[in-house]
Amino acid sequence: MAERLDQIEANETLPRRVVTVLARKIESGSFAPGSRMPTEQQLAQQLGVSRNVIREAIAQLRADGMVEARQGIGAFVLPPEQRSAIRIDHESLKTAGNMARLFELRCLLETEAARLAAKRRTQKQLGQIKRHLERMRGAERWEDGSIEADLSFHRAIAEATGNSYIHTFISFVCEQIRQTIYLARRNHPIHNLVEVNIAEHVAVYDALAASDVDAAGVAMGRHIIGAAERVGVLIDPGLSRRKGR
Amino acid sequence: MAERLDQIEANETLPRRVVTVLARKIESGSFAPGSRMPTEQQLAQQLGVSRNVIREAIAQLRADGMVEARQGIGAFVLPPEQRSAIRIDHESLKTAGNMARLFELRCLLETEAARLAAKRRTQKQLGQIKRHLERMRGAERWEDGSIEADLSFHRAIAEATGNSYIHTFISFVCEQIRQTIYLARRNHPIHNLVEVNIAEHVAVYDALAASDVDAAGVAMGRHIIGAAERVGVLIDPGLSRRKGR
DNA sequence: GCTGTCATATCATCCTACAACTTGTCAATC
DNA sequence: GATTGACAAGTTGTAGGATGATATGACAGC
Repeated sequence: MAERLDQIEANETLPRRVVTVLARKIESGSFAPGSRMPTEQQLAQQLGVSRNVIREAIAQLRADGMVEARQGIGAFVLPPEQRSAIRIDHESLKTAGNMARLFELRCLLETEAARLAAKRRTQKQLGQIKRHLERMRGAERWEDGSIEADLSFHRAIAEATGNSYIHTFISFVCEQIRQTIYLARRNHPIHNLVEVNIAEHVAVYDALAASDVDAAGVAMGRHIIGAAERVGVLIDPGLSRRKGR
Repeated sequence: MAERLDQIEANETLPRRVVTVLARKIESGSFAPGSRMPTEQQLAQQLGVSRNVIREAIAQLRADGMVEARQGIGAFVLPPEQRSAIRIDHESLKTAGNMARLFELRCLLETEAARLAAKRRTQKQLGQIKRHLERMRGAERWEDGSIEADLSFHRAIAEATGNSYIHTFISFVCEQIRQTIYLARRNHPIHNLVEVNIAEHVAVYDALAASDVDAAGVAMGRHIIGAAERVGVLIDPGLSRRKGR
């Protein structure tokens, strides 16, 4: 089997790179909340780019609630509590500690989502979940198709909660984890490092089919903890203490 | 007491308004995932603004993983699963159904966070939580200071989980709820519509002080359900079924 | 059929100019 | 002395033009 070549990606745009520089200064505290940032003209000179590039970058920071621009005065750094968006920095996820914490959040969210889904799912939604499960079964190896089926399985369960915010949050967290693992492995395209454990998925599905709220939560918790371990991350086993209920 | 005048806010910038228009088309499906959007020049003409404004708007959409611009070809709409950020549309929160769903997510997150905090909090963190509680007690009325103390109370608990992602998510959700309530009420500045219930906060604090994981979860769940009811929103009481544990 | 060249379209970046807003200063008026 | 209005300077917000960089398709040559 021929080794697959890495994708060569387009260069990151200048505004994007300016955002990275400025966001780092804001997150690190160099540009403190309440303080005024250098003017657009100054930033353009200091970073050696045109003012348009700076403006595009600042527009992005504004959209995230990181800065507030006031015409005639300048741009001011806002406190982190006023963020308009949640983002996850992929660089920070390269540490095992942060990956474990994100998995912990995922476990928390998906366990509760499975409980809600067990209670609220429709027959149609259950069928959808089952289709994704069958797609996973059909795949002989951990290939992109299986990854997609796994993600779809989780998203379908989140959708069965009937709460679009839960769906959005779970979808986002799963995707950030997937992208981080993908980026970490892109130089070593050995596809069996991340295995799908069908039995765990079946246990989740069976609990949903039986509308067994507790079993669904427990099965999903086990599955997420197992998934974390399979990528080398340990999360707090205390969360599986509920099996005694 | 003189009636407080409403703040007159700065006009929304043109790029921001363009983002709103384009995001609406994307979310509604008019611009379908995979499809190519009108060119920058076309959008500039159609919306009657300069191309710079369009570029700033598209830069924001790109940052959110909503579109992908390919030089020489155009900008393409990406599927929602590939979003780089979570945002909550305040307009959609004006329906009671969506507010209830967001409160449900908040309840889910904060209940579990309280359980984790009960287990992991340090003495210093407990002291911090207590200080916010005392600030709430000191306020005679539901004023901005109390709102801030309440939010800080919740954020301090989320911080005591030792998981920055949990803290980020809870902080964000609380802030979106606060802003929505604030916007809904800005034309009726009657400040006692949202009351703080000290007893509920004390119950949460006591459970944290006692490192009682279950009591912390139950107390926090009650508090969030109570808070939702106080703004006219009912969430699923099934979540309080855990008191039997 | 494959490769190389060219034309066309469109995004990416840069530049210039002016409008709009904010702040501070100073003079005039009460 | 306090208040108001005019003006200058600084900075963001918007518009428009130009050129570079990238992608695609058509066509000719081998």
